[in-house]
Amino acid sequence: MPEDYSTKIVTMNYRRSCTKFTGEQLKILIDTFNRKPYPNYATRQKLASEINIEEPRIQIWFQNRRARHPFRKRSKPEEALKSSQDHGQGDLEERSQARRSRTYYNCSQLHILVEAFENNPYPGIVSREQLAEEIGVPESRVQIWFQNRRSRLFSQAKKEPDEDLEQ
DNA sequence: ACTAATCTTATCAGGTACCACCTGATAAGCCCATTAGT
Repeated sequence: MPEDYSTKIVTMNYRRSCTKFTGEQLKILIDTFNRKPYPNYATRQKLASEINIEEPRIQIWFQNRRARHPFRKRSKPEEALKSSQDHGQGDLEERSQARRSRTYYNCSQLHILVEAFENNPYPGIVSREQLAEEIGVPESRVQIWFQNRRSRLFSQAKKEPDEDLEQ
């Protein structure tokens, strides 16, 4: 049936293939999670090189873990977040790299991104990798760029009806 | 079935330019988001 066939093709260059963690990697991840459910960028990078997994995969892993393992509970999430982030005694580098540093796109990079977005606002993994290589930016940043762009396009579309009335 | 990947929405934060706006990065999702690979 053509349905399955086309679905498969779309799927195949749609999603990145699932990362399979080894038991040893999982052990380290879980151990870190239990101490710090909200690792900052420096911590995630350290983990990444320690277990030889790309940092974006680690970020996703923590997001999924927080969603499914309510590492709970007592204090509100805000407090857990606070205590795990700025409470990082020691680690100087963690302070300097609390978040990934902002990515700056130049005009030609933006032009390429915008053009691709107009072609397809939901690029699959293959397209994102190609774009990333073309403009010299990690694929994870391209993905974030598309997410933010879609999001702002949606919220703008919601506001427009009001503004039409204003004129 | 389990869980990595993805999506939308809301918010934080750093820069620019002048205090508000733009936009990249992060977090949550509630009868605990949805989708899909293994």
